[in-house]
Amino acid sequence: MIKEPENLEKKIALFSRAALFKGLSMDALKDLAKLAVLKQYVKNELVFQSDEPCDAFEVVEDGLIRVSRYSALGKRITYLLAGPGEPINLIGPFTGAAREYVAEAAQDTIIVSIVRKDFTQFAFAHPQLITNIIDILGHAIDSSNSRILDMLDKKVVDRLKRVLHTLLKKYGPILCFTSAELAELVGTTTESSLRVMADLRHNGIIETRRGQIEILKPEALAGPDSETLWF
Amino acid sequence: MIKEPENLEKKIALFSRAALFKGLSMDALKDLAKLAVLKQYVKNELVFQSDEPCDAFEVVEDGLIRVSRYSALGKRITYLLAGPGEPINLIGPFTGAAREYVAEAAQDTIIVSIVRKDFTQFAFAHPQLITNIIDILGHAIDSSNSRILDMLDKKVVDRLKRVLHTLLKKYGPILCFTSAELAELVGTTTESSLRVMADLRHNGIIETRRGQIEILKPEALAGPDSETLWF
DNA sequence: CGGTCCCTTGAGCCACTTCAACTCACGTGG
DNA sequence: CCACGTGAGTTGAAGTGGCTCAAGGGACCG
Repeated sequence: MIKEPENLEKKIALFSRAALFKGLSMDALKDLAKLAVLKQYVKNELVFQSDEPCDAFEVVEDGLIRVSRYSALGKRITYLLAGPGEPINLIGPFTGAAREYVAEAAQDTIIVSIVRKDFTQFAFAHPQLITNIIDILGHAIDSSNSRILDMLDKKVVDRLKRVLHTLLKKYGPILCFTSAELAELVGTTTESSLRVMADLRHNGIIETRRGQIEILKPEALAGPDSETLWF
Repeated sequence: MIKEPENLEKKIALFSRAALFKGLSMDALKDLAKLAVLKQYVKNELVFQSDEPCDAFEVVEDGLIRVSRYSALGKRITYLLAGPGEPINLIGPFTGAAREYVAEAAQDTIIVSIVRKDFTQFAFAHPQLITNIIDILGHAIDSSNSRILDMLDKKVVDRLKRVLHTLLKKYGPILCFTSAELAELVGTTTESSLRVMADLRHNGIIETRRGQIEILKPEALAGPDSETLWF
């Protein structure tokens, strides 16, 4: 990780576009931006590690960060994919405690970082931000609970369709993910996800290239309950 | 549901014991208690319903509330069991939005209720409370994500042991739950949980009576990673 | 004394995981 | 430039955990 040259305007622009900061005044965002530092990560670089205490709040400026967790047997699930404007650690800054998650760059990525105490102090002074944070945490909880329900009574095909549908909404019809990465979002094995992908391809719903998926028939992905997940 | 006669002392006592309010001054708790109302629910009565907007913050005073969610196929998972001092809706008061959860009384229960706006106003004035709330939401997220991981690479036996272990820590060795209720915590069918319970019984780890489970060998429940869930 | 809820057990099935083997694409370093 | 290694994709075959369906017994309640 290396530090980027400072650029206040860039940070303010980012904050004003981010859903997390919706409802805050420009003045407030400017104050916050002054506290922020830019950091650069290359693909696959670790942003933070499991069991590492939290000392900064981080928002993606550009790129993509994957936040995931490992099981005892070494399996991994991804529970958050944060793109520009999205925070990768909302809990840590408040508790300061270490957590079980690993964050790594899915692409070359630039991150905006604010020292923990600075961020919480700012947050406590802006109730709207607190509300936004709690709202986002609510979505995270709902999404995880949805995934549990899905694992109870949906087949892998349907779960994968739901994941693709969610990714489509967020990133458009061309997705740069490997089947292994998808499997971690679906909660299955690489082989299974590969097999299902082959089915979808034969049905003309998607096309695949190495490390890339193109969705041809978005309408075939939305199930009866077209609720999307939240990554 | 009927309203209970008011009792300020009772409410203050409850708040001062609750983990949620840890770190707040007695004066603050007294102010908050003045805003609170007691409500009584009989077993199986609904406290709130799915898709119902949130207009009050609620803490269990006495009894037990089960918060759960239904799948499209009518299956149910329980994701929270709230006993005395525990809140049943931390998100709703801040967003006001309707959510997908159902809360019902697992026993006859008394609840302390505070009008939404009163509660959020109080919360914004007390950073420590905000921190506590976010901390609890973090545990909820971690717990849900643990359950997802467990469903990937643990057998029903192990998941059920973990659930029993968690319940043991929270409620002691005598648990008043049916196997169907257990199944909803484990994420499996009633039949499977019943079968596993039979195994544990044959191994002398538990004893069962109608609607009641007694844990005889707690040490047999803690797996290699004795991490408990969070209900 | 009928109804309802809880418990129990059996048998069958099937979606997934697991293990394994092989191809293809890509980049790197000799 | 070729050789090699690694990571992605592909496919087959085998095994199985636990879900489903089914059927019955026992406890508690009105």
